[in-house]
Amino acid sequence: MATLKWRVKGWKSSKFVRVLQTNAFNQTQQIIRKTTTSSTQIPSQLDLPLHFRVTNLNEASGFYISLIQQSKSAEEIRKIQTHMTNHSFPHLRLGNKLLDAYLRLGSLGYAHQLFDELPQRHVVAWNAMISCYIRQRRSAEAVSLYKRMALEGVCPDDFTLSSILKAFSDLGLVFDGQKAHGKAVVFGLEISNVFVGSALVDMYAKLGKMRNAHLVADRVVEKDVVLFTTLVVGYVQNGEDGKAMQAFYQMISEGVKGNEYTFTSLLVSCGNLKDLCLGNLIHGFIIKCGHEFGISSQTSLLTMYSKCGMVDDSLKVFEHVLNPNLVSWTSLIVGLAQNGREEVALSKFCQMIRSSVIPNCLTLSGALIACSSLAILDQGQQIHTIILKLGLHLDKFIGASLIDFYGRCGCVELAKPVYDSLFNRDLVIVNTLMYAYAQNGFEHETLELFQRMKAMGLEPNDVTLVSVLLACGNAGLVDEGIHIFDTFVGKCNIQITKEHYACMVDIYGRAGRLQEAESLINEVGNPDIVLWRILLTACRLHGDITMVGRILKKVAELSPGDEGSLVLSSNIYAAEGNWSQVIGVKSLIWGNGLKKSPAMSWVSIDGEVHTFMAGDFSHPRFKEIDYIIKELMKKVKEFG
DNA sequence: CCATGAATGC
Repeated sequence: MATLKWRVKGWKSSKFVRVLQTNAFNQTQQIIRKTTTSSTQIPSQLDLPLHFRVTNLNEASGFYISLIQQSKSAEEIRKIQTHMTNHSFPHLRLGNKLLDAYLRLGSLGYAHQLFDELPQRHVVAWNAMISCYIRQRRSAEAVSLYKRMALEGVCPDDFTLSSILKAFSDLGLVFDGQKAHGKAVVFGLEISNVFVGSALVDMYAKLGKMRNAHLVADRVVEKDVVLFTTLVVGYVQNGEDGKAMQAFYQMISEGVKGNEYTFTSLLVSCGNLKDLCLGNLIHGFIIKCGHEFGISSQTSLLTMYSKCGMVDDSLKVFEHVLNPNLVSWTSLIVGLAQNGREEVALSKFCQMIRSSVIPNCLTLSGALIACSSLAILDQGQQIHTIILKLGLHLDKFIGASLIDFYGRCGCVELAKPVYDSLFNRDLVIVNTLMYAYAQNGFEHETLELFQRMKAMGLEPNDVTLVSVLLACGNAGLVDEGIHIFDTFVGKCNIQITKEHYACMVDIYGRAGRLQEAESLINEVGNPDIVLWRILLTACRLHGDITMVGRILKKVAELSPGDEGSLVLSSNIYAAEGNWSQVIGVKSLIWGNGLKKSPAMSWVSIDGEVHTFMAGDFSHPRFKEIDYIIKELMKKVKEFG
């Protein structure tokens, strides 16, 4: 026995109702007296005729519908369904309603059972099933239903099309999408129905066909916010931020007002373009339209400000967020970590934990980035513990962040187990470990991993190349480095950056092949100043002063009075005893009013930070430290 | 009776 609470609007206990009972073959009327209404004991086989006197089909349908709508569980719906079936109640509309109720309560099993039992599956029933699968991102099942529907001779309508298109873009089924588009055109829905129009725009955008998306959008007769926003989002996600702004402009010039969705997408563009001016403009629009206290607007605003390098403005926006959620905390923490405000990022991370917001993969990788930059092992390990507790250690972003973090802290032995624990080692994961090896002087391991990449079915990219060249430089493998570099330069999918040139200059330079290093820099269009500094370092290493003057001239063209190069040059001249040149360079330094900014290093021991500066002897244990350093230097010299 | 768009990362 189960209790089903009924509270049906407008029904009184004394009222008599007629339910017209029909089945597929004959229609008979039964007059049933209704005895109770407000709360009724229902046998497991719900037996409505005991309680009802039915006179009118519409009223009975309405009663069933009310029952269905008020049901809180699939079991209740099931009883109503059983009752309807027992009394051969007409199914067409109510069947759809039942189906919809099952789907909303997440009971796909019952829904499917009912769907298969329906004597005639109306297009609405198909739509309800398809849209449910779409909502659950089960695109393949949605598509197979759509195809089955065609086989059963049911024609898709505007609802069907507006749902199913998402599945096509999700699965990359361009051809099916185009066929559906064809149907939309034939039915005239492409231009007359904004739902279909928006869905088409969305599909083409997700398939990367922005030209088609924009063409469809232009054809829709009554354009609304959603249509335009879909278009804007499409441009943003395809990296065409300028076009996104143009679409927005088209939108406001057609008199359509933006909403929070529109502004959040536009702000992503401003961030990508690093266009603070545009960002401020959108900020103005947001205030004007009254969305400034919407949490998504605020989050997007603070992200935009961090991407434009204005972290203080991000912090200001964050202060106005009433109840920061996971996303707003995460955006703030990541923004701070990426803008050199690692300490603040970590303190915000702690605040977030204290306000009992549970971090996710993004938050944790942001916090790890902060720990990486600061190279603080213990705090990062605490975060590692949180990651393990939350069971997020297999996430590839987290994995990469952890490997990178341990690499930067100099603990390759801790990075390797993280790598080993990951199942899917994609290019990024392998690159991260390779870089961890390369920067810690594990040349052999770096190159071995590079060799193994091909067997893993991974195509090396520009990041891989940096690690490989770094390793070759450290291992003194000059010819090997040059060979690998040359084979990569030919490949079209690899962008050679200043980082690679820096590695190559270093490789040549360390090997004493200074001429080749110099001509390589000269080959680079618009060379970075760092390249010349690396060459200067190589000149110092080999005690070669012949090209120092030439280099200084080049540097002066690029960046007059670059203190780093000048200081390096004067050191080279000094080491070779060429004092007149030393004075020449020093006078340049003094003449430009340059001052070498003090170099500082620091180390954190038991939570206390010890800082050291050149010429600073104030540390309480300076003598011990100085002695140990001298001993270490002796040993280093012994080993060459 | 059934359908539209978003903010955070290696």
